Amino acid sequence: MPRPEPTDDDLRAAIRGAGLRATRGRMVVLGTVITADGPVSHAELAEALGGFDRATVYRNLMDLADAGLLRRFDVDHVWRFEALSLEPGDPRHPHFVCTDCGQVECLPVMGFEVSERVPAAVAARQIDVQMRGVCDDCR
Amino acid sequence: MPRPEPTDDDLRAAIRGAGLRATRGRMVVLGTVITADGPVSHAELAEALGGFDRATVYRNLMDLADAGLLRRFDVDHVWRFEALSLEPGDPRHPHFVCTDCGQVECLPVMGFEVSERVPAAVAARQIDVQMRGVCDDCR
DNA sequence: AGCGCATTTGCAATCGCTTTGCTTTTACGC
DNA sequence: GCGTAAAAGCAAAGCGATTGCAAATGCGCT
Repeated sequence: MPRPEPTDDDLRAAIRGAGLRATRGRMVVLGTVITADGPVSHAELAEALGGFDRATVYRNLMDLADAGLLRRFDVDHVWRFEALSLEPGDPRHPHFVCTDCGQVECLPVMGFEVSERVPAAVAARQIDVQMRGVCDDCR
Repeated sequence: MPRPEPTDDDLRAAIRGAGLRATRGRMVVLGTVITADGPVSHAELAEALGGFDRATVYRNLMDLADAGLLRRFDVDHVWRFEALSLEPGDPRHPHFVCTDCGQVECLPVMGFEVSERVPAAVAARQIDVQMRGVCDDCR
């Protein structure tokens, strides 16, 4: 899931390609999310990027997510963000949430059998899947 | 999902069976959630139960959820609660949460394939699975 | 390269849901 | 009925999310 460090030109192109201004803050936010170990929260990112104001980090996360460069999802009342894969037909992978420590990690995409008694979104796999349990560190 | 009005004895037995004191507040909270049309939030419940302090409603919801009588869901940063079914069956079936209206529905247990790169809890199926998307009513 | 303007940032603050501290009240075992 | 631990009420605090406004800045155009 961690990816190679994108170049400044990569970041600038992606951001401007999404119709946004390629500001320093946005490039740093996007680059940090891309290279992160897993989904990052606003607070984690604001702390890691000491040189930017929290409100700026928040706005940049939201702008990038609205523009389609980041995926935003909700885990226990906290927004988390991760970079969208550049691969075509990016499948939404599940996430595992530790009920003890709150750690969130990405899981590989899993196939699952669908019966006919499920909502259409589930049948079409247009869903985000969260699995909750106790992680290996807390067991 | 809405259920017949439980009797006071039903409520008292359920609460005490879960190891809690069967206070008036808890019986009213549990009874209201059981008969609700769908998952209810703390704020909705506190408003509906005018005679109880908001903090008390909160604590009772949490106590009942911790005791296993209610299930708690996170929908758009708001906790929602619903009564657990008293029917025997696999308690660990997945749930589908609508990201628009917050409606939660039970899904049939699905088999899924597990690769070797997952936490032990996932491999052992000791997880709760939650799927999020737009329900059929909101599509 | 400079200008102008719309957009972004930093600072400060607010918002809404959640949670807690402390004293008084109460459920319930004996 | 008594005693005690748990629960309730009141007041307050906490936390993540979000916003207002003035200053700074990206970028198209000349």
